[in-house]
Amino acid sequence: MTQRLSAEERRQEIAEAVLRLAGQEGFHRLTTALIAKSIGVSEATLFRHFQDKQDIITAALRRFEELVMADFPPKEEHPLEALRAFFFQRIALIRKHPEIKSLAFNVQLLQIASEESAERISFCIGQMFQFIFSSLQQAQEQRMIASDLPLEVFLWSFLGVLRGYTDQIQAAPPTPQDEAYSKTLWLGLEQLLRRSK
Amino acid sequence: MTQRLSAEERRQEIAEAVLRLAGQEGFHRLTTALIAKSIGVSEATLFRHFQDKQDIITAALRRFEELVMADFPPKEEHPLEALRAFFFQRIALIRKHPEIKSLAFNVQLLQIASEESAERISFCIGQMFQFIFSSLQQAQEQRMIASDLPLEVFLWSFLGVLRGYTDQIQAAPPTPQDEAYSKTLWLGLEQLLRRSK
Amino acid sequence: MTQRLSAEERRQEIAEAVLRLAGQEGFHRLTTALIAKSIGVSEATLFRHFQDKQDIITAALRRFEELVMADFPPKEEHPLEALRAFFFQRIALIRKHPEIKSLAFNVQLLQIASEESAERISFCIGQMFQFIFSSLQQAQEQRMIASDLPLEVFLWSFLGVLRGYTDQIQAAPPTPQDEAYSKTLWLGLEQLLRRSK
Amino acid sequence: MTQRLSAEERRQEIAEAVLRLAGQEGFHRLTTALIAKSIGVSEATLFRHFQDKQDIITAALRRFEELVMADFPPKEEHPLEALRAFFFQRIALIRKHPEIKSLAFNVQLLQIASEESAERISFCIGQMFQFIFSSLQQAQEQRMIASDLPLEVFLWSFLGVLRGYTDQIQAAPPTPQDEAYSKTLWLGLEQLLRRSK
DNA sequence: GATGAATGAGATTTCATTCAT
DNA sequence: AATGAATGAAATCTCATTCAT
Repeated sequence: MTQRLSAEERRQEIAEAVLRLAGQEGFHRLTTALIAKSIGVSEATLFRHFQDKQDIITAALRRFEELVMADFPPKEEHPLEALRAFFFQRIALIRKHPEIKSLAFNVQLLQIASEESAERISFCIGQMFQFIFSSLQQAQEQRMIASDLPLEVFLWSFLGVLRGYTDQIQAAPPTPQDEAYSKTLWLGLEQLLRRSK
Repeated sequence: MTQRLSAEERRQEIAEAVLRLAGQEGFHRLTTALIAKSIGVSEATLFRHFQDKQDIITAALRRFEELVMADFPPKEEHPLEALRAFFFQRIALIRKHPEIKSLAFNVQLLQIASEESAERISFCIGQMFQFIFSSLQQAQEQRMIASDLPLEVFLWSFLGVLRGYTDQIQAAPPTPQDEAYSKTLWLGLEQLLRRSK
Repeated sequence: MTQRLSAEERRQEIAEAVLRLAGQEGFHRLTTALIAKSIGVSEATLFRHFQDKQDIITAALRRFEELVMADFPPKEEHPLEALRAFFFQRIALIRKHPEIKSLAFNVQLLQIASEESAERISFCIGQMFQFIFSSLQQAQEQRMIASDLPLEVFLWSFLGVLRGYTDQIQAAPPTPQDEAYSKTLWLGLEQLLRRSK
Repeated sequence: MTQRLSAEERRQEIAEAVLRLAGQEGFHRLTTALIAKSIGVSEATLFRHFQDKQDIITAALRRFEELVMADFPPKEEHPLEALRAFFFQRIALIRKHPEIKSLAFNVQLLQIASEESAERISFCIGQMFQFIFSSLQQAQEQRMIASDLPLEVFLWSFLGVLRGYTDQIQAAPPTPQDEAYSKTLWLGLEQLLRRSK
């Protein structure tokens, strides 16, 4: 028989398993059988801790939210510094939790979530957009980046680079080369933005 | 009873329905019952035209491939012109086929596809990356964009902007404002790249 | 398109196909799709010539009856001669129509037949038993075989040898060895019966 | 709700139900719905205990094998004694398990079995033939039965009588008359064989 | 006479969920 | 707290049969 855990520990374990499996296996294979098996408990156990599958997904999304919103928004005053901080925070997050990599920007996740849950996530994503958008706006106002180009170009470039890089992060712990590369990348991105002026 | 179509027409219709539904409803709701209902035929009809559900998905992905690879790669010599052409081609494609919007960059789709099918799609995506990458490389060599910044920064910025914009394209036909906006966006992106020099 | 046949020819063709397939493939694979394919017509064609699948089976069983009851019962007066004739008739029949080999004694066939059809076949089998039984009875009365042994022993021995041999007849045309062997077999069986006295 | 059984008991119950139904109803009616209904469980329960229908059939055939190979081959030294033992064992088996009567010699069963399963059964049947054949061979060598007649005549007579009799065994428990008759039958068969000398 | 397209009914299988222990 | 057994509902797939051409 499986080790007995406190209810709270078990809930956590299940939520994390879901996060991991959703990333690894995709949603159509995200069955209660698979979830249970992946942490070595019976399916019935899942339903002792959660009302139904929706409820499990919701818990997983809460966990996702927690991870994604930790230390958000960055404290830095200087807008490009704040973006820089966010950039590296995100990379660090994905390095620590590569399981959420493919979820991080994924709208599909919301399709299997409850309405309420989807709204919460949408709100988080909105917050993130808002933060990036207003940081870039300030940068424009403070003449750090071009003000004759549409803000969306900056917004989507920033997100594109962040996403492009995090998409290729591997499960393995980062090598010094990885660290160096991510720094170079940021510098490149920053230059791109700054030189637009 | 339903209108009778030739086998080929029916296959097409089914494949397109799948493409549409996969975008609209998400994969977990992509049941044979839903597919059949959406085009007003019986489930049995689906299996008259395809071996099994996998086979239906495969046909849908072929159609996707067709759409995505039409007129690819662009003929333009000048690298930034080629990228420009690609940019507008993609926007036009999504405007005409908004149903594939959420698939266009979506890896999830591949999780429900057959191995072979997934490989074909991966190959297409690879082609697209290759095209963008080498266009940007030429632009760098020809001193149109900075050569002291990592190419990935350009690559992901380009993709980020393209994706950011197409993600918000609506099903409705484009207004003159939409047209104007997409042009402005390209000009903005082009400036961003060019000024980096 | 397939060659057009007269209704009667087509009915024959279908009935024979069913007989062949039932032997080769077994009943659970005896689908209308397979029947149609095996003679190169569409399934719809089957239903132009027969009311339903039952009806097709019935026709096949009529054909079976025809084959099995041809020249039955043998004309010979002498009971062992009559049995001998029957023995070789059956072997010749299976050599000519190996497709009915596995049906010849098979009760399973009746489970998929209509009640009426099953009764007709049962009647034929009854006739055959009757013939063998009364031939042996006469042989007993005429002191050709032992009269202190139960007739069933003779009956089942006769049937056992006939069945054992026909079961191993191959589709290929008989070699001279085959012919010789079947004669030896009959002589053996006849001796077995006669010496019991 | 149904009585709860251990997995092993349920598997047994299902396998036996299949054996029973295959005999009673024929294979084309052997649906999972019928199997489930016959033991008063849901269809889903079948698939909790077996991978798929094939797997259920396989289990039934294992059970069949077990029954048929119990106490086989008989220990008796004397070849006709061994055959006698086998003869009565088989009759006792069919009396106890009349459900396997129509399977006992039935090749059709193999057509719905998995390849591996079919091979196992073929092997068992081969063993049985081998046993009967070599017993008769010894009997011939020891001059208990004629050595100028082909062995197959003896083999098939023996099998014919055994089969003929078991085919007509009813589900009801044997009456004293039944017992007496089967003894008479064996004596008759033994005489038939012995007097051939 | 023949067929390609279509389907209702049913067979097999999966999955989230309940229940007794 | 945990689980093994069980299941209803739904998903996938098959098959005999109909219909328009």
